[in-house]
Amino acid sequence: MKPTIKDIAAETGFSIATVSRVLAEKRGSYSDKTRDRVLKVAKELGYRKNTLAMELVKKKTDVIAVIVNVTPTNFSNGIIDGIQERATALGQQVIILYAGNRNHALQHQAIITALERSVSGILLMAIEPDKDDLRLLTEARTPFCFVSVNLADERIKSVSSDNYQAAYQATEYLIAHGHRRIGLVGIDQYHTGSQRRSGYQAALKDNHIQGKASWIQMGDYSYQAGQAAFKPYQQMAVTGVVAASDMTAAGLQKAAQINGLELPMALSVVSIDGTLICDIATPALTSITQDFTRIGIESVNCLVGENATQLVPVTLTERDSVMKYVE
Amino acid sequence: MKPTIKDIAAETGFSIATVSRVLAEKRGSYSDKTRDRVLKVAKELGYRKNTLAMELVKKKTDVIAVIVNVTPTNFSNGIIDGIQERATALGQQVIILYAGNRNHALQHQAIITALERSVSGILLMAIEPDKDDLRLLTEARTPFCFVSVNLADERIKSVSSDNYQAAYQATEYLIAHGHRRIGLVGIDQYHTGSQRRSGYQAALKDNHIQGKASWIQMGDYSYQAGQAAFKPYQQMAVTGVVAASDMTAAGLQKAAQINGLELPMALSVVSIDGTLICDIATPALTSITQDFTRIGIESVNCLVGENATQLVPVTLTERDSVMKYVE
DNA sequence: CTGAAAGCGCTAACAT
DNA sequence: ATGTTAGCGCTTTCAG
Repeated sequence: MKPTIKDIAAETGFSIATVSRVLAEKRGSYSDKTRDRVLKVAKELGYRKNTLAMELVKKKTDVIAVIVNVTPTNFSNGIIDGIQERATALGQQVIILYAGNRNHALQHQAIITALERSVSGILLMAIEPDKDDLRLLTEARTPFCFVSVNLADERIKSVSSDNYQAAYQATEYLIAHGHRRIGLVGIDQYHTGSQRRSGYQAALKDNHIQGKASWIQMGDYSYQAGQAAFKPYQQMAVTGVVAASDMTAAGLQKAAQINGLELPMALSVVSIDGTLICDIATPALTSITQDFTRIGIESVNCLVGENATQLVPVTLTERDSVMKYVE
Repeated sequence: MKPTIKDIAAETGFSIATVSRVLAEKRGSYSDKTRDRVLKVAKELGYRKNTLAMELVKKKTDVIAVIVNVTPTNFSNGIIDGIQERATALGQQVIILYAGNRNHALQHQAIITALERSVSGILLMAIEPDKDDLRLLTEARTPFCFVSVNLADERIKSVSSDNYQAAYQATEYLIAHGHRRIGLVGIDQYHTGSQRRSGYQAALKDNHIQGKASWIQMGDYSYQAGQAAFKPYQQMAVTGVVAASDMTAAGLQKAAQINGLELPMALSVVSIDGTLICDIATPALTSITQDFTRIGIESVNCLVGENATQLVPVTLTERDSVMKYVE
């Protein structure tokens, strides 16, 4: 059996209360001699605190649960790094619960799991909640914050990049390079996708370009979504494309090249993300770069009640995937 | 205050024991009528079970902790998928603890965290343990298994690809394509790296090629490690390279292209991993492909005592990054 | 500075 | 089928 404070108490002759105090470092409530003796015996016995028991009596935990929707793209690592960094600084542990990809049952279950573990806060990453999820979250008294998804509801906390701006800037960049037939590929039907669509459409409109519905190719931010869009784009003679993710951009470029196009001459691409994939792809992808670490950090801030930036700005990173278009 | 079984007991008039029984679905120990009443009140009150309390009294949890070393490459997602899949089938939850990259303090702390939470098992992914880690793990009575690292110690459980074979096959493939000056880039000094080095060296030896120490460029499996190796390789006129990861391979190819080389004519590359990066890179990377999902599944099996495959076989996937070499 | 005692929310004998 | 009771390992008054 694992040793408990009782064993230490028996061994040292102190009461369990005293042992508890030194182990919890309640300073000023025990003498140095007592402390040394307790610590020594604890070490000898190979004592490990039972966090479960502690959390039960304290009725609080120092753990933040991150529930992540596993999108078929690769942006999440940076965010998790940021979360980890800030959480550690605040003395919180981080546990990550994977919820599959757009899997309602798993997603709901993950929220319940987090709630039943009495975590101190819940971060929902790339998650689109349904009514039940939202009810569950609001009824519990656990703080929560959506990450990388902006639900466009003032009452619900979220931290994400400015999706509208991201798409707007990407589209404008292509327009500034002479493109007039501009696609948007890989976005989904949810909040993030819709916001990017709005930004894209606004940029077209502000520049007096009459967009076509077919220029928007829906998808799931994946490499495959990019590949699949190439043929349609070729048929409609699109010259520049805003891709919803680096993965999607890479897929589109690859399909174009396999079909004999010379890039970026025959097709310009701007991706949204700015991960290492941009450097790996050929030509290197010009991107709207998200500040993932910052998003992670701010989301933890949001959770602990500090006022956090809810819309993290994006920046443009020029690489080699866009070429000036001349008729 | 959150409602507890006490509240349900008070409301229904039953004892807490009965409430506990129906909530825990101890079938046969309560009537249908009782169950309906209890469940109804539980729902009305918005009752959520306190997992902490349950785990404390049961002295066991149904959670597997995955401690992951964040390597600067991208192989881990597939493994986690496999772990998740198998764990869910076994009724276990999965929590993931990030331990930074080769950060001894964080790594040790993560093990302690897992132990103090009384998890049912610990999976250590891409982790190189030191003496203290190993002592901690063996002294606790918690099952553990190393994943994607083979410690070459019969007494310590691990599941990984056959690193020796992976490097051997990659090297032989290049030799079969006429290469004689073959590099190995991106490996580290730890077990995985050493095992791959052995396989590489054995393949050279078996084919009567006298290797040079400088053909081996150490690294950390990163994109940057690949980039950094290009110049040295160019100077020593290496014609084929085995890369320790897809990321490293991509970095090497990119550096070569930036320096004006035509690939794969001027340099052939085989990578070890076989992730989507292989398709994104240009030319698409021929790879020794690891079965990540299988590794994840087997590692969970290993934990729960089923006899698991400890060395998961790799396969060769031909793409476009290797060209026949002729003098 | 230390100890005794009362729980945290739940489960598991042991009764009935 | 249900209730009573005794904890799980820890923290925290309240006394002294």
